[in-house]
Amino acid sequence: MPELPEVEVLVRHLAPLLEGRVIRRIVIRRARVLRPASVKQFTQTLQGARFTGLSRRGKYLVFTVQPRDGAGLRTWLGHLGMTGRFYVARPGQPRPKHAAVVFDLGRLELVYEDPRYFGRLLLDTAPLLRLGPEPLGPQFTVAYLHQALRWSAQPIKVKLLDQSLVAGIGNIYASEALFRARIPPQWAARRLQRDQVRRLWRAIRAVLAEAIAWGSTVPLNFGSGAGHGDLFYFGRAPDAPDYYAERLRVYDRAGRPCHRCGATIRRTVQGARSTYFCPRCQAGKRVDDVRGGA
DNA sequence: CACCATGTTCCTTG
DNA sequence: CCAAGGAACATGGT
Repeated sequence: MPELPEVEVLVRHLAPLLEGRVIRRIVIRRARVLRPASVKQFTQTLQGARFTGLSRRGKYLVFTVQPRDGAGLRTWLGHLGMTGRFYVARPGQPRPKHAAVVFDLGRLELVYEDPRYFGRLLLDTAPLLRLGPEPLGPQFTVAYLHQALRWSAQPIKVKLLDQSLVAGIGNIYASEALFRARIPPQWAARRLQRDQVRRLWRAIRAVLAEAIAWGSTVPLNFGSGAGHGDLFYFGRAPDAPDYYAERLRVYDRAGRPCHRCGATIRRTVQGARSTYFCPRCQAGKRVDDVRGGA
């Protein structure tokens, strides 16, 4: 479930549940998700430690703990890869087949599950240094984006996936943002005019903010029997009206009509990944902008 | 069986 | 040296 909005919603959900809890024991069923891949080091560092904070940076979960043996706070990271999930469950509950790591918190347990094992738990926080600004934060401005795209010949869609440019956009929201901004995904980044950069900037923020708002309506108690996380990308809010059954406007909609103009949505491959777009809305023609004709 | 999948890293090619 | 493209990672869904 992992792009910026999903991680953000997850962090908000987990933070109050973990705050203050002590890791009594760690059960590692798949050491391959650890970095360094040392069960011993991971266990020694975190066993007995107390959760003091959880936040997000890009697609990373940023955990802070107070180790048992004095010393200062320790920060470590979680990354969900393609299929990773964290959730809190009651001990003794049947565990999913691909539970990779389980943190015993006493009356609760924190489960990290990941069928493909692409996700990682990292004791090293260096990856954060390579991230660009938060798209919803103050550093991400129109001027910054314009400057960052200005010299690049890469397709704009590919550029949006570059985590050192801006952190947290993934394959789904890259397509969604470009559709919303009505920009052709195959355009070289440097071809965008300033008003198009502004539209894209706005679209990125709107798409991510809306996804966070939507995700906040979904129950995340995966482990406790009821809810399932598969609601997240393709489902709909419990109270959503029928005409808005689908939340994503273009992603995974190849061959179906554009919600805006009715043209057939197309799928292409860029950088070995699928891109979805409307050939009519995203033809790169002039578009009325708020300031366009003034 | 074939193809596709929310991500990142590593290797090859040009 | 750099950029671009592809494979690999591992499993499941359609």
